[in-house]
Amino acid sequence: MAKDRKIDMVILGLLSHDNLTGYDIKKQIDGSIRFFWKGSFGSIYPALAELEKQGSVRRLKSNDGGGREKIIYSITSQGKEILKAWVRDEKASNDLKYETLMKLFFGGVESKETALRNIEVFEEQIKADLKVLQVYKANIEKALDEEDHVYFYLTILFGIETYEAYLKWCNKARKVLA
Amino acid sequence: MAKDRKIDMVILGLLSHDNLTGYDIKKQIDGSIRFFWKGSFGSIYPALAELEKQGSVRRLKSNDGGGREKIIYSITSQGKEILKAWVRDEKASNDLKYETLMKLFFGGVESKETALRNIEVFEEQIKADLKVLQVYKANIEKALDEEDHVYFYLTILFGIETYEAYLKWCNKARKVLA
DNA sequence: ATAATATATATCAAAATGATATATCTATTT
DNA sequence: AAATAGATATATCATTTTGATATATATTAT
Repeated sequence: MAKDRKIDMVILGLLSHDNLTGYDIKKQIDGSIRFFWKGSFGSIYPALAELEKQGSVRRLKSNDGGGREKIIYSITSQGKEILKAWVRDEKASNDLKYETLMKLFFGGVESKETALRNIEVFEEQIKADLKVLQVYKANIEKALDEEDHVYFYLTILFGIETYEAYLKWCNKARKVLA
Repeated sequence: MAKDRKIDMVILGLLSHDNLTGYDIKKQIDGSIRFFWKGSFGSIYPALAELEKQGSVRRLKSNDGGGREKIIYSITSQGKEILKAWVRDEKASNDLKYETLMKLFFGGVESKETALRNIEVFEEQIKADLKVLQVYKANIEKALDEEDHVYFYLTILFGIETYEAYLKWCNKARKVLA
């Protein structure tokens, strides 16, 4: 692998919008980008330390004295250059790991009812996520004049489009199994 | 994490259909299930060794003597039980890591042309994959009477449904950016 | 006042990736 | 017949990521 830490780009990307703590970064991943990416604390904090060491992010403020420990990071011009180079680079790995589908693929070892139940669980999750996405969409459509929002909007549209396809598939799958 | 190796289930699942070598397993992952899962040699071979040690798979035949080294594995009844228990278990993690989308999400740091180019690259890949899926679909529809094929068929339908949604999104995205 | 939850950083074993090394077998070209 | 290229086959390794856990403070609800 060697020097291809995707989490670095997530961090630099989010910091290009705002100054954030590691915790903030996690929250934003779980919020706005979770429909196409995810990341854990275990990768965020070590990555932040490395990015600081290499000069791509800067420690803006940290409560060393009293109060709660809290480190706010900002992106440096070097970090911004790295981010831009990555955006310009055409190659991109798009991987999905759908355990539901895998359970279904090997569904032959169990009953049809089990397969249907797995589809149902999947469907419920997607429906819940779709509702969240639709709220996001409605909110962002009020603020589409700002350029950065357009890109956010596109990823929301992606989420909605794919999740609706999943729901369509759930219905088809039920019919095929019946 | 501790004791939650997903690759084990991929291996047990594939072995529940056929006796296979590690290399065969990789080929099947890259072939039939790559639209919702992927796996590398680096996880397959160590997992096979562990599964054998715990008695979930059995070494069927290995050319220890002359000729090329080749180890064919088969699933044991214990392995089948583990596989069934996993299929019955409702919880499933469905994660996607779409670098294209991430590049688009942070597209604001670069030009609109870059964003459009990233969409184009994504679209080309999806179109190529969709063609493969359609061939799979046509072939399997001739053999849908066998029960196991139905589950394979469902995953193909999933692939087609989602990939068509991706293409629809590509068109929408272009319009939004224009 | 106290309990529960959210904020915040950090670390770790286990798992997975992607690359590389090694070697044999098969098909094609010269 | 020899050489070359590509497919088959196993194995290992550093790097990256996950998911869990530990620790501690701040905020909110009871």
